[in-house]
Amino acid sequence: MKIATWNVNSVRTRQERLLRWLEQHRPDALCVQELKCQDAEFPHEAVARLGYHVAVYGQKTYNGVAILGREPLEDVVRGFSDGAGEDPQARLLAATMRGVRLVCGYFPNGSEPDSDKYVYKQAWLARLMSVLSARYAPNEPLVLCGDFNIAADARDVAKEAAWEGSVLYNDTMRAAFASLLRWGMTDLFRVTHPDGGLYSWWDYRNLSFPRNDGLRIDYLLGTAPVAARLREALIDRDERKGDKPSDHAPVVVVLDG
DNA sequence: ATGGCAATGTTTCATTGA
Repeated sequence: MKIATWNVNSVRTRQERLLRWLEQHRPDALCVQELKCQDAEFPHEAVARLGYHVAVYGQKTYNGVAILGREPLEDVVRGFSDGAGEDPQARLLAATMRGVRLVCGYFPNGSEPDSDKYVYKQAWLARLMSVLSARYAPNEPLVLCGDFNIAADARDVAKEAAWEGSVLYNDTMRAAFASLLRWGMTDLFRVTHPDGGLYSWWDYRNLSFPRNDGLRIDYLLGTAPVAARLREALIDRDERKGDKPSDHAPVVVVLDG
């Protein structure tokens, strides 16, 4: 079973790349972030023609997430759905396929350390943690994936000194990421690639991609039943090349069975 | 040390992203 995550940075701008990528890689499930469109504007027909079912939680201009699956998506849940009032930003979507609970997240960026957006990011992370622990158990097959907007450790940052203390890479964010692992999940890509220097995002500016000046901020975390099935993981950095790429590359895991 | 790029709508700039 092949599961992937990709922040496409506008699904309408990236439609042709998305379709080509699906055809070439044929994932069983793909979690997509930053649709930047409402549900009705998602390219439903084109994706269906490739044989994918889709669950969409869209939003105009910003955010928006989707899950594409080669089999029907069951028990779709949009947002936190925790009874505390819905997040006005469409960042979280969950569905089950082939017995695996897929949780697709576009975690907040946070802007600047002293900003309201960073306060929102911290609250969002806390709410995610409580929803995870209240609704799921670490012995169930679950994948939490997406654009985390957190670099987990020094291996995930090309220029560590430049990023230390930023909203993407600081003690608080590293602790939040670690708490997800401590609850009972494994960073699947890291299992098969223990060395640093492999990134999932490169700034459009300053020749960051050819210089490999990047960050690894896109992850697939799996509970133990998922991690036990891990066969391989990769970041498709070729997708970052060429005309009009997303600034994020797709991340892929392959599970036995 | 600074800004660099890209997408969107409020469009000929401002906002946001990371």
